[in-house]
Amino acid sequence: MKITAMTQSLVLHFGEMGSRWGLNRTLGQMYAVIVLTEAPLNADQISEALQISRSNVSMGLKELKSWNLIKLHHIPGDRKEYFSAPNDIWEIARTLVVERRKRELDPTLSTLRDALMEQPSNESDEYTQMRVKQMHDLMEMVTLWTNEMQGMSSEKLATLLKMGEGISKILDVKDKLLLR
Amino acid sequence: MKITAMTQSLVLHFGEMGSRWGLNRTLGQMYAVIVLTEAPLNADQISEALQISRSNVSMGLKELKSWNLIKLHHIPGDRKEYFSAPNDIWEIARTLVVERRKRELDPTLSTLRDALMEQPSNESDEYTQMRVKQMHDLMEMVTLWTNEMQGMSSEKLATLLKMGEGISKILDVKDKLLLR
DNA sequence: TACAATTTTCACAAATTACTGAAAATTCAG
DNA sequence: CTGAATTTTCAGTAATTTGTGAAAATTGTA
Repeated sequence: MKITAMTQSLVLHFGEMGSRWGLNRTLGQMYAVIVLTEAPLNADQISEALQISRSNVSMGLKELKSWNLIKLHHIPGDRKEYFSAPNDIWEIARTLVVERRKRELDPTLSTLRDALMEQPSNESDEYTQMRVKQMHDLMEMVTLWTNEMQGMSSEKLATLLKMGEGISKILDVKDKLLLR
Repeated sequence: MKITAMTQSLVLHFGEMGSRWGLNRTLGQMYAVIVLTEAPLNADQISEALQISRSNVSMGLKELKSWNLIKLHHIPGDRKEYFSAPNDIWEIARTLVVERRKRELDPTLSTLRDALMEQPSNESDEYTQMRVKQMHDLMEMVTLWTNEMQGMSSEKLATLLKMGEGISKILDVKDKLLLR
């Protein structure tokens, strides 16, 4: 499959960003071409579009599956598997947030909890535990939020995010509001 | 400088997580030991605590500086430079959010804007631009939020984050509220 | 069930990234 | 201004990560 110049340049950019996003170059490129193309693509098309080996595509797809980022399609009379991204960009964003949290926060949260269970053996450890507690509490709050986010509809999420500076004002009158 | 067993295990964990956080192992370890130790540390102490070369510490400190994650101290009568992390964990979080945004979102936002300026040459490009627009708008909203976050005090941020599921309820009555 | 189409795995190679020691540059007390 | 202390740079090497082709495994149809 050949891709347009516009898609090509976007794919290259997402490849460069891929590594900053906890993926890698190829994964970034693969997801870009899948997201930016209307029709679902099969592995050979991706391989050709990005000029990477078929086996690399297979490994990439495996990883994208583990991120829950792609949907699987079958075309009648064709044995190949076809892949697409969700149409709703908010769904993609929600998935990214929760999957990153799983990989970036959850393991640390567990380690921090373990450290809090230990008996501090001296005052240095006491300071350390105080810091650990701060980090733990913060990360737990972030986890709560990402969970909250999972349950929100795309519309609601968009509304919330659009509020921007409004959120600050809302907070100022929160107490009054919650008395209702 | 020797570190306690508790700090040691936390340092190792943060080293492993470092790469997932867009840093690398050494940077994760370095920041962990700085955050978890009460007194500011000099480069030699970090080098000894983590068993890494002095030059590696120098490069790591340079990068932590570029992330605005460390504060510089001088001790009277000592020519060495000493480094510490902010006492306020929320300040660290705010900094991490804005610096990650700079690295992970800003360049993409600019690329997406460029793609939107181009004239679509066929209907495939039209679909692509539609997707680009969705991504662009979402990322712009996230940027707005991170900016908002920068201006918020730690107390306010903590209040907001603690709301958890409350945020959803607030949204339901937002319109009434904003009429004030 | 048999077999061709398709996907996945994996050992090795290629590419990238991180680390070190030595040398250069900078800093600052006297 | 000098020189010792300290920090930074950088070329080379080590370690890690990523990509490939060939072979194995799986799938689905006839």
